[in-house]
Amino acid sequence: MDQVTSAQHWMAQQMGLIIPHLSVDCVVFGFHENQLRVLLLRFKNTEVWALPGGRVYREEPVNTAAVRVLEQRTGLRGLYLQQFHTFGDPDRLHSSDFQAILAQQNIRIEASSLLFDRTISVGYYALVEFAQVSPAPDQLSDECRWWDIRDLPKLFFDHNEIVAVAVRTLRQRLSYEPVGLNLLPEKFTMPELQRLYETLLGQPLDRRNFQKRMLAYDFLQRLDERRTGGAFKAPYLYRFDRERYAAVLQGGGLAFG
Amino acid sequence: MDQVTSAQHWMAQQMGLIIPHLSVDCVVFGFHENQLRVLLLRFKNTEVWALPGGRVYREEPVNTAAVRVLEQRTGLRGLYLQQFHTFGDPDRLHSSDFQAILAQQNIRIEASSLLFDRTISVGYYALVEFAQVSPAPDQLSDECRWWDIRDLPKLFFDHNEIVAVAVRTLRQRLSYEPVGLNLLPEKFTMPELQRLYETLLGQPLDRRNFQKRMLAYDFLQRLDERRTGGAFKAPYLYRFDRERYAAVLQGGGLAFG
DNA sequence: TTTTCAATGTGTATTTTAAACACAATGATA
DNA sequence: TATCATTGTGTTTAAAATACACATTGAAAA
Repeated sequence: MDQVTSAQHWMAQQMGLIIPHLSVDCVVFGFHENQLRVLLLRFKNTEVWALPGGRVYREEPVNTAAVRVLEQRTGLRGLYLQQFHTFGDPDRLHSSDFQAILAQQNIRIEASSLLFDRTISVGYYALVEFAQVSPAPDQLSDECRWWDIRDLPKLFFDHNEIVAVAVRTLRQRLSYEPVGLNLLPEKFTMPELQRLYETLLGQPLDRRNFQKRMLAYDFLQRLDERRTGGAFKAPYLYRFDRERYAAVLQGGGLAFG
Repeated sequence: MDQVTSAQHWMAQQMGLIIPHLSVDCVVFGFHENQLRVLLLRFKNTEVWALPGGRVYREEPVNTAAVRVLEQRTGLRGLYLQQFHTFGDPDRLHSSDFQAILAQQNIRIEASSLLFDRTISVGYYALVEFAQVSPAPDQLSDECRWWDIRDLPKLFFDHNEIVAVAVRTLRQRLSYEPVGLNLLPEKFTMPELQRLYETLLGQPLDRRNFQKRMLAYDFLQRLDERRTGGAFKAPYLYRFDRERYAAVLQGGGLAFG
């Protein structure tokens, strides 16, 4: 089976299995070297970058589709994943862009006419531990890697807007939920946590007040261990105590920011 | 054309015009007699109540579909309307419920097989001025009226959950945006505003502190008029100054709650 | 070995914000 | 005209956020 027929066959098979006009797109956030990053895919034989996304199977919950896409792209299960917005404008797909890509995939336009149709996309964002992820391209892409959020290229279709909305949502949530902790490894230092918050909020924070407030929430557990090896004084390691966090939520309010 | 053929014809025509497997559902909030209310429809010849909703046309933005549905149901344009969540579980539609309804509509099951298919619904909530709304049933319903949020019947499919998520979202937003003002008439008194907040937050608030804080936000304009006619001392009328609100947002933060 | 130094760990004073609280004024009703 | 439930306003107190300073650490340099 040559490449063209193979691609056609794959796509034709997909058509019957999926819900038409619907897709999921995932904004995968990671934190590395004090910068917020997102995972992007580069389409085969092109310089076009896009969010990891995919179709929803006929009998599959939309959330599950997002989980599936993410597992394929990151190798991770059980990610922190949140639906944040659905993008439903008819002009969000520009078929000229799309045709260029499909041509490179050696896929016949007629065979994929349904893919040209208008698509409504449910947007999810995931928070992952950077070091745990093994970026893996899919059938349609050559490359999968992290991009600094401040330096994204022009993305496929409206994916720049999707990222922007995801970032805005993440910042808002940060004000009343410790979402940021999902971006750090299990053990982390207070300065690391602070730098994450500073990056997300886009402003410097007072070291002493930050620590005071974080500890006041009473869901961080200080370990006896310290982060050794780094230059200068070794900071303590902390762990996010999810059980205690649940207890704090039960017992009333919680306010970050 | 008898009723059966007419309904079949209408539905067949709809099939070609709409995007399959996709719908919008609207939670229309109103405030009356110190209670939060939602607009519900009762299906023809049944006691089944449901949210106003509808299909999305092939070339229509999803947001526009929601606006269109709302205009038909409330007679209002330019409503405060927010997308809040997309409901995409395959088992959210129970075809047994659905069949009972369709039978009452005298619609042949075969003719509407696509309608039985799994449907992903984009949820919107609208905030409207109660007195301005003229509830109007659609082709499939006999009745359209307000229901107290605390006393809803068992609704169609997963509409109870949709309402619950909408209420939760509304309460959260109230903490950092004066959404509540969209539920009041143009001119309102401070006690009226306070009762709205108390209802939405589900707790009593101190009258003097409430007024102090609201006025501190600096987007309420006190008029010389007073609400006369009521028993006892006549309270001042206020107006929400949207221009000043925009200015306040520009100039930095804003925190309700 | 000792010194250096950039970063961490901790505490207190100050300001700002939210919460608690009390009395005078009003205007329809009795 | 007396009543009274409600409105209008200010002050006092507590809590939370902010500003700020010095001792400690541990690798690296001298």
